[in-house]
Amino acid sequence: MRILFMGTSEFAIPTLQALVAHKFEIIGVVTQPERPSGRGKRVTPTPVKAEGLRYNLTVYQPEKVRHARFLKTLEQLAPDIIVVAAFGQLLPQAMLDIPPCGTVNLHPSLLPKYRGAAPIQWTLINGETETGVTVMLVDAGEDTGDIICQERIDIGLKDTAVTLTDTLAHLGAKRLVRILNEMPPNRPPAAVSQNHAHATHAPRLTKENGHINWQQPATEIHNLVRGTAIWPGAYTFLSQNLRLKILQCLPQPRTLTVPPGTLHIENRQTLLVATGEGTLQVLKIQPATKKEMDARDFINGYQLRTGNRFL
RNA sequence: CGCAGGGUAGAGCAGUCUGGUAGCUCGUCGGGCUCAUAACCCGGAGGACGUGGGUUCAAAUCCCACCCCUGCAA
Repeated sequence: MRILFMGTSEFAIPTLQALVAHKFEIIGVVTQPERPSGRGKRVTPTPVKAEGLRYNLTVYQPEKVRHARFLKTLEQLAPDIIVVAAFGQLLPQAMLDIPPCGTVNLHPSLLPKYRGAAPIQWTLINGETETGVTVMLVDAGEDTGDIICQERIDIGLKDTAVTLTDTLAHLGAKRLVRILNEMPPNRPPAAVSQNHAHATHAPRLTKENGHINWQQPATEIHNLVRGTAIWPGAYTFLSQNLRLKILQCLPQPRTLTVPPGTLHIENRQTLLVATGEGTLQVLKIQPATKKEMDARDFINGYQLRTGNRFL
């Protein structure tokens, strides 16, 4: 079976690796073109491109997959099936019509919930206690296609976007391999349509999504820290120009009778912040232009005292 | 050639503008106090101030080059 793989980010890697490990015939890898990025405007390969080249696979990087030129390339490649994971562009119907066995996508949520670009992040931000992966047939909509199978898992209090992405990527890779192994010949696998009435949307995060509002309950701020861990990070300000990312924290049940955002320091090493409801203990923090550090180092180096405030 | 901050003791930072004995909060080691401590008191060890060159009587500090780290932006 001739498989064309499409993916871009880290999330797609375990699936690509699994396909290689199970000796599927991968006729090519499609990933987004790399663009000048990072400090100094450097150009870095997408994770999928780097991995694809490592396996000596042919890598395609069309500017837009819907452009006629790429569709033509695709026809010549004549894949039996297209496997998609975190690719980053919507696929046009003209493209979906090409592979006889269809186009399957791995999505890190329990569809129809959390359709869109940032399902894992929003799942955490909203404080969900369970999530999962969905393997589905791609249609022209955004994550609206028929569901082939799903697998749910519990979300732990220590889970962040980083750990969940890793867990779901591996879980999904296994599922996908099983589906490919059980494929009927020359037609798409069986699937059932989504209950569109229950759909929710998880749009790409913006930088502003990471801005901490200390009026919120400690648990919600904690969820924000977990959900924005990959990007943009949950941030606040110590002064007008000192921006800080809260990297790790823990909600505490006790209540401080001071305005939200006020710091309470115990024994020069425990950093508590008053919130709208409950208290947030900050464990790891990163001041702008500095490396990640423990709360204790932050307190010592920045000479913090009870009564200082996060803005 | 995107914008910016940084590299000083094991950690986090000040000192650099205005050159003149290496500092702060911790940690660590030793001692003391206490029923007790992540508490408190006393004392000690621990630094080629990122690297190389230059200016100077004198450089962490001023000048030049390079290496490394990070935030923003994408």
